[in-house]
Amino acid sequence: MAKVGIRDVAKEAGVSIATVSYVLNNSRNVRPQTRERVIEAATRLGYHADVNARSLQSRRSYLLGYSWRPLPVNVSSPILDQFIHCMGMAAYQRGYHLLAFPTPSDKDEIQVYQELVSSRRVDGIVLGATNTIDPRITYLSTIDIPFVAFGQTSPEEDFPWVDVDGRKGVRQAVEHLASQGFDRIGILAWPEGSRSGQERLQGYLDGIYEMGQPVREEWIVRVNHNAEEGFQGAMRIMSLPADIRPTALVCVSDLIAVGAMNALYHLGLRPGQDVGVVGFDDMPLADLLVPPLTTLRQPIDQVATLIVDQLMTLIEGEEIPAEKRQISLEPTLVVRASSLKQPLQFPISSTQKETAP
Amino acid sequence: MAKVGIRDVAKEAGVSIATVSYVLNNSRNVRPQTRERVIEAATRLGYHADVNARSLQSRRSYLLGYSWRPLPVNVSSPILDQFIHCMGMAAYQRGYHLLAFPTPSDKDEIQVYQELVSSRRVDGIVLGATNTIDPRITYLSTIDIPFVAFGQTSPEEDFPWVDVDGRKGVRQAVEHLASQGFDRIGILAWPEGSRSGQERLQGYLDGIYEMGQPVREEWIVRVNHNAEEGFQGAMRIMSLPADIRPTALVCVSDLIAVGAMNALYHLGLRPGQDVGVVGFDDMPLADLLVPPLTTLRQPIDQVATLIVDQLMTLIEGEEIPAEKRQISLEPTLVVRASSLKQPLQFPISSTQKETAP
DNA sequence: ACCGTTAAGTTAAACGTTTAACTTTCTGAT
DNA sequence: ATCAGAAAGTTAAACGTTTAACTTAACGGT
Repeated sequence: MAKVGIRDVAKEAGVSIATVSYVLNNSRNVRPQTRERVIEAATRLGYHADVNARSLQSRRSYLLGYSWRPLPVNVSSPILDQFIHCMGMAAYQRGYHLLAFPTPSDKDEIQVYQELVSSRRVDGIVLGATNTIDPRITYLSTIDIPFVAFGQTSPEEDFPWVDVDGRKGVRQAVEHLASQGFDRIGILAWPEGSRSGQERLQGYLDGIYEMGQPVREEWIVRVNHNAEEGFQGAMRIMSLPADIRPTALVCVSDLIAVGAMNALYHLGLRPGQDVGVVGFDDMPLADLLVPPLTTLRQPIDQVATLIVDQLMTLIEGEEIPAEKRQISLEPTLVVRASSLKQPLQFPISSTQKETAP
Repeated sequence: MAKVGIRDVAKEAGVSIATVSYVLNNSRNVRPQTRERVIEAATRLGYHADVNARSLQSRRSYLLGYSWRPLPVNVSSPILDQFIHCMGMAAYQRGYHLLAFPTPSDKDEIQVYQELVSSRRVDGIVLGATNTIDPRITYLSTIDIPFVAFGQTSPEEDFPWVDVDGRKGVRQAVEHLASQGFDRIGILAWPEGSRSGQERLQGYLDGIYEMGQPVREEWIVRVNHNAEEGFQGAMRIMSLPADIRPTALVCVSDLIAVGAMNALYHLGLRPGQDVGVVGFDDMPLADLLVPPLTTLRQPIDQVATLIVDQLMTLIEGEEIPAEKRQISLEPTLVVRASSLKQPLQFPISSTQKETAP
């Protein structure tokens, strides 16, 4: 069975191909009766316009490109699949699809983007977790291609993004720990130079300030984004003399929190009961750790929808309204046992509850 | 700057557009000197053929479709991102890209596939984790579109797939547990009706048989693919009278293993030291659990490469050689503390070692 | 020197749509 | 009844490639 084209539909409905096109895109008035006939013919034949022909004509690929940096081994990207899924959905609702391409090695990174744009493969690009100065952004800004980033970089660079407000989130975490009676709160932060790391740290400082405490340098330890360093960082911070040793740890990522909890066990301390722990990301499994991890959940689906919205606006050739161009969303604190002094509840018993205010 | 097209290159090089095309696709002999000139012009102008025009002409989209079923909440798809990444790479090396589309609700699932094919959006389709009879397979078989599945269904259905041999894997796990001195091994299996579940169970039976033991019905508990049920299943199995209670548990997935380990803690038993536990998947974080989880790792990158290979063959209009049409790969046993009787080593200390024979 | 054959280039016709520009038909105000 | 103007439909020209078919140049064997 040969592929059914617009001509077949036209013949079937007894009209010209232009009319078929007008009906199907409803881009012009057509007599209701004719329209009816065309639609009927199209559905009967199971016609769908060849997207390649349409792309050629309209100079649009109806494709959104999304690339993410390959995950270092053992560093799961807790939200990647969720994010792709949401973006795919959002795109689909607008007649678009998602082109997922792995970021190649830094060397030919730009080249791949160039090719993607210059061959008209994609109409717009979503930039995954950017949080540091990024050559891609500089490049994409110079050429004329719509793009939106998940995450901002430095304040000087001006481009459309959607981000999650780590500062507010961490501040919330600190407040929560304080309200649970943890009075000495330390933080495992990222190394300097990371935008979102700096933000989250700032949230910690906000929280401490609000508690009316002075900031203690010894309670701030910087580690990279993996569990191993979380372990070591926690070991370091918890080896302070007993009288100034923190009673709770805020971690800038769940992965770090996992390492930290391991360190606590190693020192004979029980996360939750003895030392409060909060993470960031709400990765899958966060609720299955022992104890289940209190953490900040990012509103991924919202992020995805907003990004696609912005992108569509740009693709239509319009400007994004100023108030929508750079959006900061708040994460949600998901309270689990790791930040409560109550004795350890086993996580998987069906009676367990979670609260996300 | 207007987009540079093949005409621009032709003019720049002083030849006709046909020659440019011939050079760039090297589909016909061209005098070396001319070819040189064309290539030089093309790179200088930064020319990349408009993929939409090319698609229209060649009736190929150079796109591979991949859809996966949306993840139930809290069920991470441990390998999804890895898989997408590997597939994207493999596709790219062959001049292809990956179209990631979320599987819609069952209702209009088929319809979406229809549209995808009928609008020539994709040249081929990769079917994600199929392990039960799947309407998509039936549909895709009837229409004429290349597709390859990751995972087989029932033996009657004949289509190209790549799978991971769960039977061999689980058997290996049983042997390993036995070699560590665990002599009473139970299994948390999936409900009946799942192809891969049945396979993994068979691997368990193989292992028990090899140990020279009879199979005990009480040691086989069926649960769904989540931690909660893993917890309950383990509670059930471990509540057997002390003299016939298993000393080790094989779990058909890491998620179930996580639940099981929680149950063991709940019962005052230490995973590893008291009761051996093995999972399946090597999800991210498997090595960060307490204790780190022994598990079976799927060779995702190989799977991806093979699938793309098969797909490309089909797209070229050729037959897949019989011996490559249905490929079963072996998983690798990754031994960590959860299956060793040694006292618990804390996982994150930098001295820790993993063995993957 | 001639001619057949091959190599190297060119021309022009697709590919399947969208849409501007044109023609025909209908409508209703005078 | 007439006619302007709108509505409905059609024709044909793009969109930017690939590639079959054709032209011209080059080559070598007799």
